Amino acid sequence: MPAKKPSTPSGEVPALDLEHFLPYRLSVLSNTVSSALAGAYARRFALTIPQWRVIAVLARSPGLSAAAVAERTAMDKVAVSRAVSGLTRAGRVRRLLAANDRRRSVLTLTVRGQAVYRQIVPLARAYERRLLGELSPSERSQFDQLLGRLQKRSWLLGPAGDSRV
Amino acid sequence: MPAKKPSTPSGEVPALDLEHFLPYRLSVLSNTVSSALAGAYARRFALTIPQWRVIAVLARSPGLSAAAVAERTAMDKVAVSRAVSGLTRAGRVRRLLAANDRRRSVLTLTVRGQAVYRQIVPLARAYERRLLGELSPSERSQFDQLLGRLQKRSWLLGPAGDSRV
DNA sequence: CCAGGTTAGTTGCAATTGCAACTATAATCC
DNA sequence: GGATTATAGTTGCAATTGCAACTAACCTGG
Repeated sequence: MPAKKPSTPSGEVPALDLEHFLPYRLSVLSNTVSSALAGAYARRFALTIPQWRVIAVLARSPGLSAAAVAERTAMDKVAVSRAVSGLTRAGRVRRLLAANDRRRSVLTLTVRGQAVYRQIVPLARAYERRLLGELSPSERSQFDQLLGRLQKRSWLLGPAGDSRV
Repeated sequence: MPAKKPSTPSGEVPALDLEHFLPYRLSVLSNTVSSALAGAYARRFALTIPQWRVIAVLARSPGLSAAAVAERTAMDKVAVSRAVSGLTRAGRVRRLLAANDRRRSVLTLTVRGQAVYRQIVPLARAYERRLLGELSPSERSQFDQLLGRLQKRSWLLGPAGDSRV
């Protein structure tokens, strides 16, 4: 009599190879890419990745609060707080208090912060371009789109194995 | 007379938005997915991600050395060493010394280690399946293939901004 | 107008990680 | 075959991170 599922006779679970496991592959690629960039930022600008993210956001949206920056960078508020204090010490970010709500800070890049941004953007773009040079234009937009959908889905899923209410 | 490049008159660099920057997007997705899984492994099995990786590799390839495990998991040897020592303490991995080279260890899962593997695999697969449920079968294989190519390329590239010899 | 609750941001502490130095074993090459 | 170099793995220390507790400011209802 046949088993219900194609598992082996001894009840073994089908093998799982890390090389084909999506979470693993994402993690490896993301680490490779991030450390390549982190190395470059650190060597040339004494900048960490969290700091670079803060700068990138403030360059586009000056005057945000720390909480708003956290939201846009997907960092937690502690990471933002520390990144900002480092950047402030380095004279790259200016922090004021909001006139109407003195808990909230108003963050902007200083001239030096802007200069760092202008220097890094071409580097960051060049790296991205070399990486994406692997793909044809249509593959790129395909990849981009799929990545976005997976991101959205991963947000909805929450913790693994929680068949959530 | 037109400028050579479409940069703004004041020499500004074209804006870079984090949301469209591939390294950032990879990092966010990878973090979301990894912490969902890490939470589940920790809660249910008191297992870290490095430990899970070691188990996954040893389940498929018993008898590897620590260095070989490091290679296959893309972890560094220190991380493997610590993961293995945790697993050994927990009675999930057995470490022997190779007869012909007493520097090298020979790692295998104990029965308990195998049991953990058999319990986790379905969980891991279920999560992956729910995540990939977002994509059609052909999109999945497309994504998989593109991911692989980007991984290979990222290895070749090395540190950003190093126009390497 | 003040008591209780909420929000913004910081700080302290514990756990994780990464790198370099170290130990022990093996291989190489005069 | 003994000194030199290389490899496997561990350990110690410093830097990073994450979480919880904390401070300060604001808001709301009675």
